[in-house]
Amino acid sequence: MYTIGQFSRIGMVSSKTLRFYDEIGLLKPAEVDKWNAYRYYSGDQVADIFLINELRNYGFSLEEIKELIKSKDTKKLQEAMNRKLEEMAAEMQRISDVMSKLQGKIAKIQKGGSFMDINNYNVEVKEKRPQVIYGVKRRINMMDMCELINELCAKMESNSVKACGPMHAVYYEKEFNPEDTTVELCIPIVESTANGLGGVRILPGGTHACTLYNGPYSTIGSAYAAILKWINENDYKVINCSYEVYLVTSEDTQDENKYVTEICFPISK
Amino acid sequence: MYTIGQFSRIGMVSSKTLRFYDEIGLLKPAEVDKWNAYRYYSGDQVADIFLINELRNYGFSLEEIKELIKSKDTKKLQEAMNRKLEEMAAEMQRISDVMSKLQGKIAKIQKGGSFMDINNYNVEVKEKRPQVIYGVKRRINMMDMCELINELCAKMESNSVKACGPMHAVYYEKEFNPEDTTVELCIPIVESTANGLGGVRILPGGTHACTLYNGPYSTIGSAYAAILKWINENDYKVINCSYEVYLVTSEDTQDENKYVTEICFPISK
DNA sequence: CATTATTTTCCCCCAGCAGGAGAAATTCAA
DNA sequence: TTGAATTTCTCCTGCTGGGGGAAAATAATG
Repeated sequence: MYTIGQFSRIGMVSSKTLRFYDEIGLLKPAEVDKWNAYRYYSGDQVADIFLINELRNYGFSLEEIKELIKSKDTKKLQEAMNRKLEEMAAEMQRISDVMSKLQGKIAKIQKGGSFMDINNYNVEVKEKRPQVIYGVKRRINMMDMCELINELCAKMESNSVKACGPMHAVYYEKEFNPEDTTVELCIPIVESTANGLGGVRILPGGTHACTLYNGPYSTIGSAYAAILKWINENDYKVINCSYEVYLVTSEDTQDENKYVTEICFPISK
Repeated sequence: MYTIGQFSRIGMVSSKTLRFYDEIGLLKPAEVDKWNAYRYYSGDQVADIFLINELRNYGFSLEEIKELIKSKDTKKLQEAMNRKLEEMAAEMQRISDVMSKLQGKIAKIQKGGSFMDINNYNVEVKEKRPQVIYGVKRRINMMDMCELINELCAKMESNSVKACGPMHAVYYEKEFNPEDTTVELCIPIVESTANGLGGVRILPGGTHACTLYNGPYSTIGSAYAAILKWINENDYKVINCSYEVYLVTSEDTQDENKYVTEICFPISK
């Protein structure tokens, strides 16, 4: 039996941390004195605290560790470790992406560009005609957009639907949250192939405020800012969901900076 | 002037977040109605929120963004961006290190090893003789140990001190915290070169519980666990700071797994 | 005038602890 | 046995970047 102080020295963690682990049920002392509430840890628990430390070093959360310890299953442990490896690889990828974007920005600034330029978008009023579209509507994380694209393509293939225009994405959420938003990915189709198919509807026509955006999707926000500002300043109102039309995409170019996207807001005075 | 809802759609952030930014002083609305406390944002502030979003995408914390926006200094911004790049590179390195450790562990387990084995250390009682040591004592982050080593080497060189044994590290803290611990890095020296030198003292001799640990420093904790368990079970008491003796180090091998370290605890019954 | 939409404040929640207050208990030495 | 020092206890706040939800006030719309 060790007191909390002794055990904290053995386990190389602070006694604060041990109390916390007790509180969250990760590592309860083997015995708690009824009179003074002192915590006492058994010799067996040394292995536990070291397992906890090691898993923490590998990046597991306390919650995950709790599960792993509870199940005491070597196979699950191995699975979890492999999963953690994948997570870390993904994280590396993410950081690397951010780094390259940041590097791009630094280069751009050094070539004399200013940091932000939201005011040179050209907003146009367009009368759009209604379109028959075929699509899938989901609540997703924007990171998973690729999967949605693949899904739509697969469905088109299997139902032999023929596209007659570029892909659109309709955003249903007013407060846009990239990690959980309702989006309808769709494509204009030739009416003749639409017979009795699910997922077909009409994208309403009417007056739209539209602007073109050129660049990677990660910074498309500035175009939204510009167009919404314009709508506000010109006393229009948004009367329906906005959508994006993907004019130049990864299908057409390797360079994200060459992507072209049209943003459309259905409006009225 | 935009209401919080309009501005949140323009800025692609929730109104919650805008209230939060107001609260922490990152982005205060241009105007707050005196009667109903409604927040109103000006057109200029669209650029601000987009700058905030972009910097957040680049991994800056809100605190950092606050500083950058306050100073409005392009040079500082560029410096900060370069610094952030370095930070991200360091983070990538860290993750990569953890990944390789985890991979090593997975391989080890698959070769049939169990996950933890703290019980096969051989703890010995040794009578050690007092040693004259020359060292530097600091409160440091364990990550910066290399710098301390270099410092000691430099001092030895400039004072022409001659070592007569392997390096030691004495740990003064009871509650070991790898990010802030008081450590004395030292080396046994020949008495004759110690005349009038600072940083020289005697490392007391006496009874010690010692064990050898083989492997990288990151998992040395298990050896401490074993030795402390042994001390406890054999009714000894720790009577002074413990220290590590670096028998096989990076000077001798490229493979961390071949490092050998002796851990010594001064004890008495 | 009634209904709906928007905004306000207020409070609790997440991880993973750190730091400190104040009190009670234990241990050590004289 | 007494006093002092140490250990431990519980309870509270704080960090980051907000999310979730409730109740109440206000605005906009028909």
